[in-house]
Order: sequence, then C-alpha cells, then structure tokens
Amino acid sequence: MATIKDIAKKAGVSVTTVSRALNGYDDVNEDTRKKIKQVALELSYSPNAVARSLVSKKTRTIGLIISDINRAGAKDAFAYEVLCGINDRAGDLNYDLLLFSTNPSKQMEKSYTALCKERNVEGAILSGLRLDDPYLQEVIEQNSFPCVLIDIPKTGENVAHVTSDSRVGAAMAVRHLLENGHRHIAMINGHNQAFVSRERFEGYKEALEQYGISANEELAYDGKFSEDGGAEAMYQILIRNPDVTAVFCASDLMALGAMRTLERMGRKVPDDVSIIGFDDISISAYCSPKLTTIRQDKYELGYQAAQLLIDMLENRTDNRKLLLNNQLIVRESTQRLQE
Amino acid sequence: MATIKDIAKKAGVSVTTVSRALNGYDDVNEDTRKKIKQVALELSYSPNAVARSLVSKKTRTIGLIISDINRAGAKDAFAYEVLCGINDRAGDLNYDLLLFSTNPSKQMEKSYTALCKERNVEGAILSGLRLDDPYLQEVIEQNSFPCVLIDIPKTGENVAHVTSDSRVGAAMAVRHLLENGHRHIAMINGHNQAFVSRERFEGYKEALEQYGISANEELAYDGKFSEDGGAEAMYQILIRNPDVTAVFCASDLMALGAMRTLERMGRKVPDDVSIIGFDDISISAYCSPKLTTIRQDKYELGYQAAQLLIDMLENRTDNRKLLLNNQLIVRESTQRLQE
DNA sequence: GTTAATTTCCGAAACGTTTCGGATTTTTAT
DNA sequence: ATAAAAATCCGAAACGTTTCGGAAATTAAC
Repeated sequence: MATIKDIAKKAGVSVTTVSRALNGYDDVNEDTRKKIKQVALELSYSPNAVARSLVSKKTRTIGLIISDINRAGAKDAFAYEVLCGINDRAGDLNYDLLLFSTNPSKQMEKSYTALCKERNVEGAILSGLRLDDPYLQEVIEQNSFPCVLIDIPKTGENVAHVTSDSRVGAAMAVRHLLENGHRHIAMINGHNQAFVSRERFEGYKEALEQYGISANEELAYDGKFSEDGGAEAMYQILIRNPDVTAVFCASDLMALGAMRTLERMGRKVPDDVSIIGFDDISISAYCSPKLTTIRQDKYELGYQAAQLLIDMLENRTDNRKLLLNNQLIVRESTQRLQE
Repeated sequence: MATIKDIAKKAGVSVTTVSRALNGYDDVNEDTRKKIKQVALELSYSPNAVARSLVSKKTRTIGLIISDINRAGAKDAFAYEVLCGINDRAGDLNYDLLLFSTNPSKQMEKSYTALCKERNVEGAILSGLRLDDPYLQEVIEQNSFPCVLIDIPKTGENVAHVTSDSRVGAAMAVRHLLENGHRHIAMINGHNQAFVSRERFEGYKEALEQYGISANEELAYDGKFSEDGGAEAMYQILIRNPDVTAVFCASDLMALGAMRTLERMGRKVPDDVSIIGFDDISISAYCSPKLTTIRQDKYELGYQAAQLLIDMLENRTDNRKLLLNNQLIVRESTQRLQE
C-alpha cells in the first residue's frame, strides 16, 4: 500500500506538499501538482481514510441503529424502505453508513452512545426503537453527537426526530369508516411501547368523537404489530364484540392477520366486516381482498432523516422536527355498511 | 473526550500500562488494573476505534456493496433479506458493516476497490452486481482484500462466492410443470447480465430435454427481472405462442407481472395457464392465486456469505464456493393440464 | 538595487492508539 | 545471601494523515 510518504520520496518533495497537492490547496505549483498526481497514479495510491479521520476528526460516516432489521421485517419492508431513503440521501451527500450490529438476542453490552463514540460516527439515525429501550434515554441525554430519531418524539439541542402524522392518519382511516356508515368500530393497535401506537389510538378516538361516539377503551385490542397478533386480536373481537362491523388496524401486517381470522371464521371482507390498515406495505396491493390503508411514505422518512441529520452536522438548520403526511388508499377491504 | 493519556495521568501510570490493562494483558498487576478501570469509568472513557485501527490495521468492518438497495427492491425484499442475514452473522461475530453509497445514478467515480481500500474494510460482500459491471473485474483481479460475491460465480485466492443452485431449482420448476402434463412451456427470464438468468435457462432446457422436448430459444422471453417486464413478456407469449399452457418465470416479480397480463386478457390462472415463479417473495403467499414457486433462502445467502468472508479473514477456510439448495413450493398457480 | 509582496515549499507536531524491547522491582530457588 | 526467574511497568516508535508557522525563492513595486 503506497502512502503519502512513498509519493513524497519518489516525487522529491515533502509529505506536506503531497498532501496539499492532492487536496487541491492553491499554494502548490501546478507543475509539481501534476507530477505528484502522476506519481500517485503510478503507485496506485489511495488515501487512508482512517489516518485522515484521526487528525481531521471527520469520518463522513453516519451510524445506523435500526433495531428491526431482521428476518421478520421482510413482509412489511418498513426498515428496508427507511434504509433505502437514508442510503440514497446519504449517498448523494457523500456520507457512508455504518450499520451497527445491535444484537437483540444476546444482551447488548454496549450502549448506542458508546458504539457511536467509539467508531467516531459524526451522527446517528435511530429507528425501530421501543420507548422503553434502556439505551434510548442515554442517547438523548448525553447529547454527545447529533442524532435523529424515527418515530420517537424527542427533541433537543442535538436530537431531532422525523415521523409521519399518525394521529391525523388514524383519524383519516376511522373517518373513512364512519363516512361509510360504520358505527361499531374496533381498533387493533400495536404494542404500547411505540409512540405511533399511542398516536394512532388518539386519532381513532378523535374521529369517533367527531361523530359523537365516545371511544370505548375495550374496543382497542393489542395486536403487537405482528400478523399473528392481529389474527388473535381479531378472534377476540369476534367473540367479545360481535356487533363490530369495521376494524381499524394500526399496521397492514396486523390487518392481514385479522383478515386471516375472518376468513377462517367464515366472515367475508368487506361484506361482513370492513378492514382498514396502516402503512401500505407491498402485500396490501396484492392480497385478496386488496387492503384499504393509510399510506406512509417510509422511503421519505429515511430520506428526510438523512437530510435532517446532515443539515445538523453541517449546521445548516435549527429545525428539530419533521412531520410527514399520510394518504388514504381506498381498495377493496372496506365498503359502505350494509343494513 | 477522555483519552488513554488522561487516564494515565490521573491514575499515575504510563499510557502503555493503561492500554495493556484495558486490553486484558496479563503483565499488569490486578490492583493497578482495577484502579485504571475505575478511572476509565470516572472519565467515561471510550476507546477511539479510529486510532486503534490506524496502528492495528484491523477495523473489524466489512464493506457492503449491494447495488440493488433501492426503492424498487421493496417488493421482492431480496436485498433486504440478504442484508439481514449478513447483519445477523456479522453481528454475532462482532463485525460492523459499512454500507457504501454506490450511487448508480451519477456515474460512480470511484471503483469498489478504491472505496474498500480507502476505508480499510477488512473484506467485502458484493451483491446485486451485473456481470458487465465495469468495476467487478477489477475487484477480482486486484485481489487486494478478501471478498465474497453473491450470485456471481468467480473464485480466486481472495474471492469466494455463494449462490443458490439456480440450475437445479429451475429444472425442478419445469419438471413440476412437465409432471403435470404440460408440454408447451415458455420461460420468462431475467436479463442476460445476471449469472442466475443463464443458469435458470440451462435448468429449463435440461428438464425439457429429460422429457424429450428440445428447448426452443424462441420460447424464452426477456422479462428484465421486473414486474412490468414480466407483464410485457407474457403479452408477447400470448400473441406469438398461443399454444403455451405453462410459463416458468425466473422471478416471482415477473410471475406477478405475467399473472397481471393474463388477468387483463381474460385468461385464468391456473385453469388456462399455469405459472411458476422463482424466489418465493412474501407477496407470493398472499396474491391470488397464490404463486407456486421455487423458494430461495435469501437470508441464508447473506448469512453464509458473512460466515464465509469472516472465515476467510481469519483464515479458517480454504473453501471458496458455497451452493445452497432451493425448494419447490406448490401453491395455487399451477395445476394439471386439462385436456 | 532595494524592499515588499507573492508564490511555493517544508519541518515538525499532532491525532489516540498499540507494541517492541528493555528496565525495574519482587519473588523464588539454592 | 546471591543468582535466577517472574512480575510489573515504561519510553519511544510507529500507524498515515493534516496543518501550523515559517522559510526560501521568485516576482512586483518603487
């Protein structure tokens, strides 16, 4: 591996000059610069980023802590799409991504903060974390490097967040059901340690109250954000609230589970029960019946997170919060209540 | 940021001793070690991985060049599942992943080799590359760091590859159709710059010939590995080869496209035409009719790639090639030929 | 022709570790 | 008590860059 020294020797100049020549400083004669570049080429030199960042303190690297990068996440490719967005924007702005192996199985011995500090990332994006994550608080308080949280509403000097408007989205979903004549509307929510679950429940209540219906806590079931959880929740609904004619699910995956249960129990969607989901995962457009849902732009979530983080890094912004809009996608799983 | 020097000063020892104490060398008294650890804690010291790797030449980082991490890849989450596998195994073995921003839009100015060398990754995993990728050859020839290729059959001193047995898989698929009485079987293949396309075509031919049918090149259409490509190819098949009763698609995504066309043209799957795909993406189990396909274990692909690379890094293996098995999943899109 | 300004270069320190080789102290063996 | 062995520590160099402050050489100004 050729180093800057080798070049200096061969070109007959000092390492300083080589460094400055290669980095485009203007206090080096164009002829010497040309020569140096020539030599660099001959030795097929490539700069050592490690050495460089040791002195410059810059790594042009963003740490990624995405806790739900796992096999199960393949169905809703949520983490994936977020990652794509981050990857694209970071790539454009010339940052590389360091994916930390947050191993959820073996108890992690190092905090996210420690990971990021050690590796000298300039900032981090965290996604998929539960509100009760033991290390989350530390990241926010330590405040030692800029970071942006996805779907966790904390802000601070050094921490920003981006999320889509779950409350409004949920209200939109429920209003869609209400407008179609439904009055007995259950909800299958995600686990309570997700900010979005809480928001979506608020949106659910809000819409109902707009129609003069007081939301009944008992109609909100926990589907754990999983397909099986959704299936189980739907089963409970059928047993305990047989008069329900429509269900709002806080994720498409749970909606898929709910539809599975309904099919098994001989109920037709949407004839007997209308189902609306949240996310718009790719399966939703292919399953049968096709799922009505609230589309969340997950790619944009990642894209904006990267943009925001880098803006913070290069302090171009004071903005610490970004709220994206969602969109109602009407397909086949909901219809006007038949009397 | 506390450094090793700060600890040395505060603890009244040399930096050498601090380093050796913290790294568990046994030539340091247990009492001093305890004291040093105590001081380190007080200063909330965390080692600087950059400095460390500058001297040790080790970064415990694997470079990832996955060219198809993009929005479009969300449907078949191929890249995603591979990534999960890599992430899990690398995490277990304590390597971090550096995701290079291979920006396909703007012409990349740096080769993969340059990227990897600069950032001092210890090895790399490349996936989703086309055989005609301009930088692929360089990676293989330069041979400057260990790397494993996914779905590209090159090997060398420093380069290994892992892939699933596309040829056998394809033959399995086509044999399934043959066994169900089909004799006029078309194929919708991916683009020709993918190794797997070539292999799957070979498998297709092989199976046909086993049944005494000579494969007709004209029955193999190019679906470009995309849904729209598959749809278009199916359209061509209907026009040019109306007697075809079954189609083998080299990816589920193309199969989905083919089914879309068939539906639009009023043909029933599988009554009029049987369709079999390849991959087993998640949509395949939900679409209607559910897709018969050849399951590829994408997660395992990534998992084994990481394992193999790290084995190479820590030279525990001479193995440079890994072939995974596929599996026929019979669902609803194929059936016995009706006469 | 002298001085000032500009251009072009360089030495040395710094970044935070690891590690080699040896030095010092303590323990053990005789 | 002395020599040998073991335990514990440390100084200094090294990794490959960047950058500060200034030196030397060239050009411009008068």
